[in-house]
Amino acid sequence: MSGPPHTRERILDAAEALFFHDGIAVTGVDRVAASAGVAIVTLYKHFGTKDNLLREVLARRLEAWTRHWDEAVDRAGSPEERLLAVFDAVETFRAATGPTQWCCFLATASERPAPADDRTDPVFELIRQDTRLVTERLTRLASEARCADPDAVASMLLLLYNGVLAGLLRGSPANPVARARDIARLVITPSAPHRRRSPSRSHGG
Amino acid sequence: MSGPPHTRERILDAAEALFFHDGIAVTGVDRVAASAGVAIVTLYKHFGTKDNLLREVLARRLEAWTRHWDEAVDRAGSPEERLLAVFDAVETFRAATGPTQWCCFLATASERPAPADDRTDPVFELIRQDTRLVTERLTRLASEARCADPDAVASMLLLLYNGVLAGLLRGSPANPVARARDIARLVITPSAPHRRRSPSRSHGG
DNA sequence: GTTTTGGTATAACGACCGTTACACTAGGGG
DNA sequence: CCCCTAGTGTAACGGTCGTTATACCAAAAC
Repeated sequence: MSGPPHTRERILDAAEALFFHDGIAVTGVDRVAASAGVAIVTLYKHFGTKDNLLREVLARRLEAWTRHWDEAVDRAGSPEERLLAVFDAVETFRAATGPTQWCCFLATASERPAPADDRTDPVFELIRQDTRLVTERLTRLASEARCADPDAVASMLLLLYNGVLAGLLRGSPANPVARARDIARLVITPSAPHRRRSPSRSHGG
Repeated sequence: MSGPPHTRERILDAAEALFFHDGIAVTGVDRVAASAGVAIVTLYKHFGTKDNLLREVLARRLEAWTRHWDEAVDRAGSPEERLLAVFDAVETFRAATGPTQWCCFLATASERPAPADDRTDPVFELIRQDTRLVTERLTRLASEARCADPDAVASMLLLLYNGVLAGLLRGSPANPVARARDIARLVITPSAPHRRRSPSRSHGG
């Protein structure tokens, strides 16, 4: 415990902070190493490749987010509050971790070419894994909250979740988490105040 | 007007497509020029700098989006539909323009360092301009739709707007526009739920 | 006391990037 | 005619990037 205080973790911390505050492509490996107080060679001994470093950063981040969200759910009282806990978790997770601009996974997706190697690229697989995780958990929590249509509620909450994250990047609206909670309460009402029964407008495809 | 078929526009088209499909930093100027069928020197004669090219791409995009949104609003019938038209405009605007991953302004913000030169950087100014434009228009449309609190409605719709855009990047939920419309209808309930009169069209359509 | 482990410093490589200089061509208008 | 405009091709510049090779060092392990 006393020797090198987790060199690997320090590199991951520095990479996470720089990648998602300044941008991945614009951040050189040398800057990551310097920020971690580590030689470039050490970084390559540990991760071998910048892309692999990014991969491990995202994997660690996904696990941390999962754990953090779980704790927020456990702290909540009612099933409804457990469903809404995702929004508070976003806020506290950002406060607990570094100053990232917004969602690391969406930032990675936005910066990356979206080519044909979608299936084989492990980074894109991480992003899909994040989406899958959020969707499944929201569906489960909506089901436990006795929502009429858990899948529909989950997809609406996922849209609000996306809106909160993009709102953090845009800097607007102010306090997107509180706004999302307000809207979410309208959405998850078990007995929906149906204004009209027509499900939705026609859409292509 | 008749000689070279709008060389400048072709460069802007190519830059917009490549920047926001593959990423800005990862797209070299040579690839933009090649995609436009233009020599690199010509590109630099027109724009002088990659950053300046990005600036003009964003400026043009902002103007096109404004016009497109306006037309969608004009096509809508009721004041409520005029307020909701923003979501349909997103979909048709994407269909009309190139295959961008998602919002060009947010993609630029995500990829860029968010440093201290925030006030002087014209690119960040474009991004803020986009946010200002969307916010003000939503507020005005909410006011015209006789919403009780137009500012609150506008900020909620901005969150949904952000959610749609990020949803396009994430690829989930499916059909975020339809989802956002469903949620928006719950949000924009006017002071009284009376929809007594069918809207009068000010012009033929 | 040598080997192993984990880290460091320096330097270089090939590739690509944004940018510019130079010399050239084709067309249009005075 | 000459000049101006708009665009082309080639080639290079300085810089940065991701990555690797080489040699070195300290402490722990056997």
